[in-house]
Parts: sequence; C-alpha cells; structure tokens
Amino acid sequence: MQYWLMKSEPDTFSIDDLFNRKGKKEHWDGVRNYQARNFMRDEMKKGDQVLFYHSSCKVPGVAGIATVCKEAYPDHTSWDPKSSYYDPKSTPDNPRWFMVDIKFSKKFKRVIPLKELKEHDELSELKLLQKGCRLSIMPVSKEEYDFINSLV
DNA sequence: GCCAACGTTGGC
DNA sequence: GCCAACGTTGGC
Repeated sequence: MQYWLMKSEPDTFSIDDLFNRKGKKEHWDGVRNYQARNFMRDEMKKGDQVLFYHSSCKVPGVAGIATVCKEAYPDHTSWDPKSSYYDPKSTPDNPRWFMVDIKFSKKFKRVIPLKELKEHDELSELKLLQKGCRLSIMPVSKEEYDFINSLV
C-alpha cells in the first residue's frame, strides 16, 4: 500500500464536500499536469491512503484522510467541449488525462496547518514542503503519513 | 492582489 | 532542441 497527498481548494471541493457526496465518493477529475497524471495512472492502487490537503485558503493544511477506491480511468471531462477542463488533444479513443476515485475515510478533528508541518524535522523531506512544489498529487512516505496522523 | 517558481507553448 | 513568453499555482 502506498500513501499520497492530494490538494483541493476547499472553496471548490473540501473534505466536507467529500463526506456529503453520495456514497462519500468522488472522481478526481480535472488534473491537467503530466506528473500528477502519471502518479494516478501508473501508481495509485485501490486501498492506497490519501492525505486530503486544503490549498489556496485561509488556513492551508491537511484536513483528513481518503482512500483510493477506483484505479485510473480516462477523465471524460477532457473531451467535453463544455467543460472548463476540455482538452481538444484528448479523445475517447486516445485519452490523455486520467482520474481515480477516492472515498471519504475520516476528517481530522482539526486541520493540521501547513505552518505546523514546516516546524517538524520529521517532515523535512515531505514533497509538499519542497521549494516550488506545485504538484497537486504527490507520494508521501509511510513514516511521513504516520507522523502527520500523530499530530491530529 | 502580489509574486516566485514552475510548467507549457511555439517560433526558430 | 533551445529558450522566451506566457499561463498557472498557491502561500502570503
């Protein structure tokens, strides 16, 4: 089993929104970055654990846990001209973009702020904290995952 | 709203 | 294949 961190803007889709989804599941559409796509398409497996991170908001930080419940399949929003995620280079025959489904696992009693993550030497290698890291999906080591859970 | 740090695009 | 210009991300 692997561990991941996925960013979402809570104004658009928060951990509460995931909780309130029917079946508490959501398909992770709209990723248009090759590195993030490759992680989803090639490496994310059913049962992997995901740190659900709130970005671009008042208190950025880890808000809870989700689980990968469906492995990568084509992101149909990429060939929908009406979608803001439309990419004319992606077609049903030759899809360029992929997504996974995740399921709500738990909401932390508190959001663990980015600021706090930065204070711990144990997390100095965390990809999220590396300079200029703008990936919306990134791998997290088991040690980092466990440590972040211990901060709740 | 600012801006640093990226990723992508496209001309050459 | 290089690289300048542009667009985006995301913390502050």
